[in-house]
Amino acid sequence: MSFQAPRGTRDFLPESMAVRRHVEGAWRKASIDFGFEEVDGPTFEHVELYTVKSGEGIVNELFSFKRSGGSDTYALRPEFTPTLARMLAAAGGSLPLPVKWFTIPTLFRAERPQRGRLREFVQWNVDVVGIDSPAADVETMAVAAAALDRLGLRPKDVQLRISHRGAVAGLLEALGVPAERHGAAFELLDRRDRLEPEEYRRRRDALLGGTGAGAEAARRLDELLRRTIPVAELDARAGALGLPETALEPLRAIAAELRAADLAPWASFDFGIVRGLAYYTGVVFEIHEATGAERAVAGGGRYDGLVELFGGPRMPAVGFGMGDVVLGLLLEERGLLGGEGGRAALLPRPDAFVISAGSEADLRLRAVVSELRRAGLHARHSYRTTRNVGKLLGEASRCRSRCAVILGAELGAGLVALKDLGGGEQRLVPVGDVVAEVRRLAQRSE
RNA sequence: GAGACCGUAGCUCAGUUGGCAGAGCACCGGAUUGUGGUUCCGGCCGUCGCGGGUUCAAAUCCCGUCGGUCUCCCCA
Repeated sequence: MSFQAPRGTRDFLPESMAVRRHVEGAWRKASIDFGFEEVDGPTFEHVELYTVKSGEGIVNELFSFKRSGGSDTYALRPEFTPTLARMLAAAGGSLPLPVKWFTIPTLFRAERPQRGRLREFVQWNVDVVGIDSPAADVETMAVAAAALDRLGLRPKDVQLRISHRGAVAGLLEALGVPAERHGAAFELLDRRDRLEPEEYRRRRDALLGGTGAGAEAARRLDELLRRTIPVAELDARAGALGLPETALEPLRAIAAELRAADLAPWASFDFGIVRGLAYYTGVVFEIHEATGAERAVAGGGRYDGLVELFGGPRMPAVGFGMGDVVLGLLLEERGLLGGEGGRAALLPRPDAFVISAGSEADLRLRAVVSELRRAGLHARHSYRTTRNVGKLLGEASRCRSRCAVILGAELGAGLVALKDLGGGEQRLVPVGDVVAEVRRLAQRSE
């Protein structure tokens, strides 16, 4: 009998677990620095929580189940937003606004795994609830950028691509597309890169057909979709691109906030960013590898109607999700996971590795290790039987211990050898000073 | 849900027209019974993913299945 892990899941051995904690640490640190508080909810919910927002079709993408003998159907959470909306709706008006929450849940989706997509993954969610302003929109983008920056990614590596439902609607109006065709237009914007050029042109012309200025409108639409607009160039290029004031106004407000947050180099406007506009109501954004090579690293936007949909008061809200899978691929590819030491460099480093060099020293080894641990230091020792100090020092340096404490013949005089494994210097210290000396060495090599 | 490629030691992989399952790395021991990443010597390491079929003989060919990778679909 042999067992394999279920399709699309991962085992986290120490090195991959260290990578995961490294990423989660950057997420958590950025969240807290920006004033967000951590929350969580159940790992499974009533399946209806997901069908309310996304329709019955979503059931095929869920891991759902009934308790044996029970009648309720549950589903492992495929996203956190419905849980968040449920929590906010349940709290009603009792929470002081704005609510600034973040969470790092494990999510489950019953999809066929492929590059950048698994069936179980970790996703960082950040939301600002209760404020409808470009400042709140940009604050969520800023916290995302801060986490990526902390992980070593720069604007040359990742780019925020921003669109706005209101702005795109204004643009479509200006092109002569009536409101009832905006849904089809959004789908076309979303799929433009995946359609054959001919198919794109056919659908575009059908969309713009009967507007009189069809050819001119098509040219302007293509021009707008062809390239992204850097934040700094929005005003300069607005005229040439034929952006109407209704589209420009919300983008200008976001651009001003991006500049204020020093995020202009990270961001550009891109009307091809559509996402699930079914419930997004304002700004929408994605974070992509700079050349667009991978699937989106993060995605989010404003969803002012969602809390109301789950039975709460109407609350403006903006937020995003960032998964660990695509981000992990990107960090790996850029050599940002532990640097030259590889992933092992992300593992916790022992402060001291205690070595016994004789049978009388064996009796003291556990006491010294215990004393170091009681003092809050990371102390290890070998489980091997060899007395070969060279081999034991090898073991100490392989686990990247900051120093080695060698217990030997000098114990008779109340002394132990303390070796700095970084520089190699070694000296005798009184056994009673070991904790203080190890702590001093460890702090110096931080 | 549909398709393509892949699965051999802990890891990376080789294995020719079907003919005794291999290498490097890693690991363990020794050289060196008290000083670390080098070197040398030695050792350990297999359900060739799993099941079935063809054959005197299958890691190799065929069928099925599980898993991985990638694409379509979808992407909250």
